[in-house]
Amino acid sequence: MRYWLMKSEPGCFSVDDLAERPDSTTPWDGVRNYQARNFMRDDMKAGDRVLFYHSNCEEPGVAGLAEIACEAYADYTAFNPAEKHYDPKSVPEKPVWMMVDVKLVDKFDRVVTLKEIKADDRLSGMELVRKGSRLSVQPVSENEYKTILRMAGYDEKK
DNA sequence: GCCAACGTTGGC
DNA sequence: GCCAACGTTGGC
Repeated sequence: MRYWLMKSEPGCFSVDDLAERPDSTTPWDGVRNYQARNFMRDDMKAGDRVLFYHSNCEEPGVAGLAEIACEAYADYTAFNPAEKHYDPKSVPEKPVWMMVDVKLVDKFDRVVTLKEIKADDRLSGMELVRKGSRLSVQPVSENEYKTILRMAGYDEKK
């Protein structure tokens, strides 16, 4: 099992929005970065755990725990000219952009803030806190994952 | 292949 | 709103 961190702007799609989706699941559409796509396409497996991160907001941080619900498939929003992330390079016969489905496991009782993450020596290796890093889909080590769950006061076995 | 210009990300 | 850092585009 692998561990990931995925960013979303809560003003656009928050952990609460995910909770309200049918089966608490959503297609993770709109990723238009090759490195992020490659992680989704090549490395994500159903059941992998996801730290749901709120970015570009008042209190940036990890807001909940989710999981990968299925392996990558074509991001069909790229085919539609009416979509914000339309990309004529990507066509159904040869899709450029891929996405996975993400399912909420639990919203955390409290957000583990970026500030706390930066202040914690155990998390200094995270891609998230690397200078200049903007990757919206990124791998997380098992230790980092467990540390953040503990900081959230989240008991995985409940 | 180089690189300047541009658009985007995302913390602050 | 600012701006640093990044990825992409396109002229040459």
